[in-house]
Amino acid sequence: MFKISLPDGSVREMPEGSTPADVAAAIGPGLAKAALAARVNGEVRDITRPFEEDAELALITARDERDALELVRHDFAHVLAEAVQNLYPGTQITFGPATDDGFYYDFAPAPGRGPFTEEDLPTIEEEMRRVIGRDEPLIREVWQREDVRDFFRRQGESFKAEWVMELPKGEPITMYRSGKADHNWLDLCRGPHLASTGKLDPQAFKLTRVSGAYWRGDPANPMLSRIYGTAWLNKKQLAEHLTRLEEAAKRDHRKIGREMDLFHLQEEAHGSIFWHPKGYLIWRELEAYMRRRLDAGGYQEVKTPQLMDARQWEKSGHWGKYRENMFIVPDEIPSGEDEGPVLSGDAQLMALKPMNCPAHVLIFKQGITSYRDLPLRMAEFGCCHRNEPHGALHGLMRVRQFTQDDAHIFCREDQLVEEVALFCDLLDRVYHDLGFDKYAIKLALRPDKRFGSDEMWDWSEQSLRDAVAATGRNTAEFGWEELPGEGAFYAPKLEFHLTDAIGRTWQVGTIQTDTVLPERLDATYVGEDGARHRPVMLHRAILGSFERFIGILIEHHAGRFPLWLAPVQAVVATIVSDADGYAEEVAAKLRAAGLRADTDLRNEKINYKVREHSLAKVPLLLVVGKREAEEGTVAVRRLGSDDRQQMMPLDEAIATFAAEAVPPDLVRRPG
RNA sequence: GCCGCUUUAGCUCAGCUGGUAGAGCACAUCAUUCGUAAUGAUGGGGUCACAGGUUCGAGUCCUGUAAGCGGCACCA
Repeated sequence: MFKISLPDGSVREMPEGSTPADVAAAIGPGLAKAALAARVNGEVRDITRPFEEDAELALITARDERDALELVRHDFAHVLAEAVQNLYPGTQITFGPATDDGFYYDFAPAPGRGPFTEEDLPTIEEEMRRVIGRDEPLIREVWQREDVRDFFRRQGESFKAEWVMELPKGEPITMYRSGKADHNWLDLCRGPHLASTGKLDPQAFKLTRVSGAYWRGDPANPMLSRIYGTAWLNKKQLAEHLTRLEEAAKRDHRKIGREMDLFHLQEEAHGSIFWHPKGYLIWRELEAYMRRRLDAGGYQEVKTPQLMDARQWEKSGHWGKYRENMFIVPDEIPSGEDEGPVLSGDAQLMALKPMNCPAHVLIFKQGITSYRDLPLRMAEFGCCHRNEPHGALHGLMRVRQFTQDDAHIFCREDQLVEEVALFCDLLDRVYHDLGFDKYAIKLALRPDKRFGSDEMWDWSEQSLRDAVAATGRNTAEFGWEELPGEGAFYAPKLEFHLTDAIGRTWQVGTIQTDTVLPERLDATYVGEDGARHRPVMLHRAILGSFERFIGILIEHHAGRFPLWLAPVQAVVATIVSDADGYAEEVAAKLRAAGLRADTDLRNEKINYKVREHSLAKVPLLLVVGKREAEEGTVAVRRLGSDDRQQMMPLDEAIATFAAEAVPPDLVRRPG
């Protein structure tokens, strides 16, 4: 007999060979039906896996949503694999994990069949529902490694056969058998799984897309065909999720950018942005704001060359590692003859800067720097070019020309922790000003391929840890965690991840402790002792790039910018043409008060104008008709406000809006 | 760069098995002066991404190129 302790403190005696399912049945039929899996001594296990000793047991039901979703999604992946092999014999199975909203499974299509396409998905969904409908038991079996390999070899499953031989020693190798006597399907899987496929809700999943994916994530390996699905505990959750996806699609920055006439992209300059007047107004407001914050933070702004001799990039170490992503420009005047050679072949090579750091070091090296000058904070809104892999480009989020809010802080080792902590505070201020309440901080640690000694890395990583601790932000509230292997090749980095209005996260800010580049480019300062010393260089950005950050702002606000950032802050719309003169006067006064205001005097109904400016996401709509013109008032309609309108005397309206439109760093707080 | 899909008017899209291009919105003109999310009429607008090929005939079929989209990989 085993003693099984339950969460309520009670203990049940169960005979050997009994399972958590038996315990559930003993407690009651309702629980037996609801139980999906079991937590045995803290480990999630199959509900039908027998106890091996006395144990603490907690039964997992749909109420334990996190565990239940993970289990269910993993099962859906399993069902997907079985369905695909039923439909398309000869397809090899590989991997199929749960994801944040569902699951995927990677297949190697049968020879001659080619990858799966979206058109295959309905058929596969149907077959999955049949597998679920058959309510096939999922049975865990422990196998010998070689037996698994031989089994899969016989099936022609080379990927699984390869994989099983590399599983860590010491863990039991488990196979899951699904189906009944007449139909058997086996998969190598650590589990756990639900007791049977019938535990899944056949209406709670949807196959969403197909894609290619490299076997084990390595481009040197074959490309597999991946099928993605989203999966939930029930139909209602699935419907809610699909609605969330639609909402996210509505705030897509590319769509809103077109609708609000902010920017466009076109083939002739793919990966670079054409900013339209309204989009560039947002940029200018954001840049002006950042410049004020940096000025107040003791930064000095500089501007450095777009083109530099390739040899400079060799010295910095970027040429060797990133040349294929740099735009190379020959320093040569091409032949004026139409037939003449464009390049002589021995032209001096130059490169468009992919980053600003080496140029900042070159400024630092001009003259002699004393320890008294440190820390020296050098900022640049630096326009950089990187020839990104074409498949990576994405709207404003990943582009080939971008402007970083870059800065480099040259400091002494003993100043480093304080400088990093100051940066964290500045960044915190900026994110809150820009409407983000929540962000996470991660520490990316040394990668396998790197410059510099282990001692240097130990020290750099520890300084960043200490600095975050000094600001008290190394907590769960800030999602603090360390990411092994994620650092840059020359430095560990702190990453700052924003959470937007619909819960997505975006890595934007960063700060990196670099001792390699000052060494390579021989930057020095004169210390108190009169000797030359090596400064530490902090690379840091708060927004990352203006392009991407504005993309994030668009999606975060769904185009409804806070007043100070809105490209058009107010439109004065007339009801009758008799009010035209008054409308012009109102607009002129708004502009005189520093607001970006347009008039709409068109011969259209007010309904039409209200609709149009609402869709254009103009924050303030000032409606004027005969009445307002006579009384010197405006009828104010605020975007997204429930109150239809508010009558205000003109002077009061202007004073109110002018105060509301002040950027957050310029707001005068009372007292 | 890799896998799949897509590319028709400024935008969103329709165009069946090949027979020579359509809608709504937008734009222009006219009428309408109408108090809070679309007033009506008329009109202009397309080398069907680009380059080849098959065919009596190609938006439609085939090949290549480019860009876009969804992923993978990459992201100093």
